[in-house]
Amino acid sequence: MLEDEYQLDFFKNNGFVRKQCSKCGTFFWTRDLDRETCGDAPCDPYSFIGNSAFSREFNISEMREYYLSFFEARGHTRIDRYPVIARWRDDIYLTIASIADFQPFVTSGQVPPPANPLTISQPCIRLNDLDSVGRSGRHLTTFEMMAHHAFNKKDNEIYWKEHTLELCDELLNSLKVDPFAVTYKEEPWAGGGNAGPCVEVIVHGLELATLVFMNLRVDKNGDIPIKGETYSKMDNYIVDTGYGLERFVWASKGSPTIYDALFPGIVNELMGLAGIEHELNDSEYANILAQNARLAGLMDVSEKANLLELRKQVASNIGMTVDKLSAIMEPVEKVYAITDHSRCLTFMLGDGVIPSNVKGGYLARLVLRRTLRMMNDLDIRLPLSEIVDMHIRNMPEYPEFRENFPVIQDILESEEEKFNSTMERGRRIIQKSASHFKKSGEKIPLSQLTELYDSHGIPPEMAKDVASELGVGVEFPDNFYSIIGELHNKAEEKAAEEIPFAERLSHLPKTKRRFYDEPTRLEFEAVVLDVFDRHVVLDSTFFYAEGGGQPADLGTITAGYTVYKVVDVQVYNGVIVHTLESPEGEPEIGKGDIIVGNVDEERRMTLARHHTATHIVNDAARKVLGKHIWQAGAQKFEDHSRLDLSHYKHISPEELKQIELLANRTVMENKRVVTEWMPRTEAEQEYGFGLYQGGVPPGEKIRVVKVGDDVEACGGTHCLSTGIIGPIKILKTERIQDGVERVEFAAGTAAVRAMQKMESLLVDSSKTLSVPPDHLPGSVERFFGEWKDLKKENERLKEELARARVYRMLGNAAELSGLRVIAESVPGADALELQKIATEFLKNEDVVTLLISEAGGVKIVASAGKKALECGINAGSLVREMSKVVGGGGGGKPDLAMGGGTDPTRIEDALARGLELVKEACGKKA
RNA sequence: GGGCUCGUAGAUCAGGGGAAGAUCGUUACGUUCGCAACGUAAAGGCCGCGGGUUCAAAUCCCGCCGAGUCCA
Repeated sequence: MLEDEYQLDFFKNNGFVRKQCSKCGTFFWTRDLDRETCGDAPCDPYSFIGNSAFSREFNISEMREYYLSFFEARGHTRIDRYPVIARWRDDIYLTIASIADFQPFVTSGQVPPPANPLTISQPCIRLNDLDSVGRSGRHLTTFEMMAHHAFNKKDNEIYWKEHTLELCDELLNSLKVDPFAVTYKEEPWAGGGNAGPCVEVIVHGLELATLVFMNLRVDKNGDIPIKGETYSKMDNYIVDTGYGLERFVWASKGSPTIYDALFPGIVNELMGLAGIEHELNDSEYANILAQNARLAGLMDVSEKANLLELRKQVASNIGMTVDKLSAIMEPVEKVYAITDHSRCLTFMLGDGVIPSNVKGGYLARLVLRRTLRMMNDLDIRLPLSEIVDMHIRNMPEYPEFRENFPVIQDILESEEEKFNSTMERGRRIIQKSASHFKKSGEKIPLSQLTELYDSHGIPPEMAKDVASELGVGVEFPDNFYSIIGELHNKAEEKAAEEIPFAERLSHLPKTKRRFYDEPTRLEFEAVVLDVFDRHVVLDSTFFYAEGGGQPADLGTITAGYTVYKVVDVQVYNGVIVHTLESPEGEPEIGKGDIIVGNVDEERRMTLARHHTATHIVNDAARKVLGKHIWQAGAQKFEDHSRLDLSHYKHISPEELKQIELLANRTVMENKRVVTEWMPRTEAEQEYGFGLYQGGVPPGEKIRVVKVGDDVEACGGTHCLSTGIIGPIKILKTERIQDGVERVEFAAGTAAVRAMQKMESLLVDSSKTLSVPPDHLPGSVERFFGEWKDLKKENERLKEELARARVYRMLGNAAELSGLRVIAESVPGADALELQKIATEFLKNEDVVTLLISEAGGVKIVASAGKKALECGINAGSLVREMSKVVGGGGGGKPDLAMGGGTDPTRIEDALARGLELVKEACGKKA
């Protein structure tokens, strides 16, 4: 499999031999004729710890600069890093590799690269090995992938494998790496739909770089099998290298862990706060860390069992008990993890990720909460923002983070608050649950624990702590979190959206979209290229097809003397399909006909107003709320438009007013809306990724729309100047997710209509209260207050009335077997009133009441005093029987019950039935 | 995008078809030179909103709004 790919002249001409690793069986190239193993962990342990692999030490900035200028000097163009949140991609949330910057359009060949060849140091975030971070000594959530890329085409090759290897070897030589310590391991690579041969570069047991030669793509009919998929060759082939900046720094320093190499200042500070003496000069302590790191390099420590094994080995090597070693290592590992995680948050928040409970934001919250939990464990009482501040101070090459710091601080503060209240709530829930199980003397069952975690975010470790305080046992299996995973593992794949008539459309040329050239023209002639069902494809059109959150234009198409209504317009791979309303089957239009199209002006203008207004509101929100505001979605309608914004708290009414005002100012300034087609890369370099607020359009050239200060890649129809929009009225805000606020507004006539509607709501309401609208709030408040008072008064009076009736009724009571029986109809009394009377009677032990009224059908209430109960009388069954008579049902407790029915004409019958039953019951007793 | 949980007094929550409750807080009174503490009493509820089922809904069903949480 791909073996021939590695037979390079570079190896042959430089004294390399190909060997097979005696331990793992992998093939590798080395200059060391005696070498048996591939050099990689776990076959070979680290041999650089305490023994720098380079001629000198480098810090992060120095190393990055060394690398980039090295490749610059060798014909590569240095380009700026991309954000860690992959806004230009819809398949991943985070930038996980330097090549991710160029997927999918550059790697597929659709769009030229910003430079070729190029070099970059791309910050990446990977959360796959969260549990190993801190423990293994080498895992990081955030790292910079230094890279050089060459994008080759069949007819234009920049360079390929030979030169890539040469460059790598030259780089290592320039750093004075022992040539015999370098191995190049053969390792086919596959990922993200592409694959190719790959060489891993290993120095002293540490993989420093991966050189990928991407020349394959997934293809069901391909003839090259790799890792269970088949691939075929691509016309364009790409040099995709990745050099781990942090690993280079670590190798240069030879410190026990990568964390000590990267941010000694922060590590020391946090160790101090956690009360740990982190003395790397203390040879015994340094020895523990070094042993730990070397052995951890050989295994996967994310699993508990492996971690325990690691502890055992290290403990026996240094002659210490496992418990004592764990007590030393655990806090240290947590400090390392906190240091790493807080750096990850610095990048995420600095690049505008808003913590949330969905999507990319959830990843930020996940990292954030892990960090806070560990800080809690170590009793580090420090706002997280201060640790982030340390990182920002450490990274002057990222001035944008300093600039965003006030917002970052604000976000972290509110997240810490949220976390604390969640933990507080969690504590109470566990206490409740624990006391429930304490009664029965059971342990808290697993099902309860999974629910606590799933629904309330309570980790089982915390449940254990809290429950044990109450003396309730908690046990959960090691694979707890994978059980959770199972719970959610409902494989459901949604079928890829199928393009209708794909076959037919594939033979048609892309429709010329003339509305871009002549935005105001609405009537046009065009040639029919194809007709099927009720769909018409033209050579060119002025109809805007649905896209970018803007609905399609409607209107008419006239063929000969027949006018057809256009009811929908969609675009499939550049071919615009007009759907006609045609009650009598297929329209009488043929290929080659010339038709006249008319676009509905009113609709076009309304949608254009809403579209341009969307850009303006977005920009206003950014100005009022901060630079972290991004469009997270948008949709235009005829009567309103909605815009989803990433924001970490609610937009206050005050802020909303400011946004509205600012938006309307931009309208009144009547600025020209400028649209221009630009090469993608050029536009990106000039305006940044803010361009892609509304999504990423494909293609080499993109349409850039400038509205005031707002610049976006946008294919929609717009007003020619902002003044045409007319008024913008914000209608409401809504939080559609944690971290995403939806703003709804109307523009132009729609705004006027919306304001009129609101006005009539006011006018109608104030008419009802006979007050002018100004007095509405005061009056409503007064009325509501009075209503509450009256309600209370009413209830009090009913009670009083009930008492009064009781006295009167007691006089009418019939004597029956030593009981006083009251059977009366109380005209006009509602259920509550009857109940109050009956309740009052309950004070007399010897009284049985049967009360009935015709309010809302028939209501019946019965009560039985203590003595009557002893007699065997049951109010519940009395009411049930009586209710049957009036066509209903009822029930209640033996001493007090209610019911009713729907037939008021039989009230007397029901009473009679009740009396009868009372007599029966008494009779039995007698 | 999918799953789960929760909206009841100012706060925290119980109740889960037949009389709206507890604790804390608030107010008043008592005790005190005064405060805290204590004692007594009271005020404070559209039981998130809108439909439906039922004689009867805070309670059951549906929809909406709001909050929380897990997963991708």
